[in-house]
Amino acid sequence: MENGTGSLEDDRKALSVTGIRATNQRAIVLEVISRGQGHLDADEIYRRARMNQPHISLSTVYRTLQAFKKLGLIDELHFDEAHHYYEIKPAFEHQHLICLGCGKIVEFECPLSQKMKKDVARENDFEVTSVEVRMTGYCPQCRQDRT
Amino acid sequence: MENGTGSLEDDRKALSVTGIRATNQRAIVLEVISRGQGHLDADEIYRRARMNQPHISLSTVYRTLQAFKKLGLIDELHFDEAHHYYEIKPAFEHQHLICLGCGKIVEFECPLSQKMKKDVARENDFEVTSVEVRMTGYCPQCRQDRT
DNA sequence: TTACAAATGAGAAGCATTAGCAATAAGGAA
DNA sequence: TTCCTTATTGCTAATGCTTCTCATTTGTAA
Ligand SMILES: [Mn+2]
Ligand SMILES: [Mn+2]
Ligand SMILES: [Zn+2]
Ligand SMILES: [Zn+2]
Repeated sequence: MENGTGSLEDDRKALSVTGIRATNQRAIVLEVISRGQGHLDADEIYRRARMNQPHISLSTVYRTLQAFKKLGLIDELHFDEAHHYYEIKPAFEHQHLICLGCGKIVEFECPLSQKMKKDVARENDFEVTSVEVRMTGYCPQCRQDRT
Repeated sequence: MENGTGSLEDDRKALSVTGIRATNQRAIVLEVISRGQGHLDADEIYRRARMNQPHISLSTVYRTLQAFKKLGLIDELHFDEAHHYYEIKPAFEHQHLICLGCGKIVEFECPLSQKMKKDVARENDFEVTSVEVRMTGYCPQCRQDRT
């Protein structure tokens, strides 16, 4: 009946475990973020969620994003200063490289960041909770088009 | 006559060199950012600028910030997602460590970031134009208060 | 099935930033 | 110095993302 992809049911279960109520809206938002190759903003998530659930409201999307963030299900990224982007909390830590020409985002692993983290923590007597490395530049194609 | 601190005159000269018109508003904004220990947002710059020039408008502050950024006189930073912060383009490259408890910002140098930059550029065939490292955590005092 | 708190939808509100436009002032030419 | 041209300003309204409000609906544990 309800478009049984099965995956949505998995999402509901994942939500139940966390202790918050497993609503359709939340299951769909989680599904959209999981499928989408990461790096979706609130409005894009809203647009995709409406395909499954035309009446979902943008407010709910925002609220859900906040809830997921607090639960640690997703990460919030700030590539530009106008939007937030969201991705499923990744299994392996990674950083982002953004093309200023076309907006393409490349993920890369960064083993050095762990060393940096330790160094900085020690030198400043801080407890460091997160390290974010953001690089910008131009991808091969955009570099060519520029000249 | 006009509150001759001398420094403002220096600012005007610095502006003339760049080719844009050296207005009082621009000189004062540059002065405020130079004096302020970096990391001021638009509204704080506006508040401080008004001490010297009560009629300066917030729009002008924003426009000036954009102009300075384009000229490379200042850097724009995104510590939290709600504001931009500005600092004079620093002589030595540095990164930022932000206390989630009290908001304190510590600057640190990061020689490793240059190596990271080269590695990432090579591996992804990108021309990398900027590397930003942002760490968050808790300073000694806030760590204590937390428990 | 019932009861109650949690979550939703719709719209208004908030807030940093930008745009539009008439008035002003900077800087080069005369 | 004075004049002209045009960049820049101040004011206000608009924009765009995000959060808030509140009446209504829904999930969940008895
Ligand atoms: Mn990613
Ligand atoms: Mn700094
Ligand atoms: Zn590109
Ligand atoms: Zn602190």
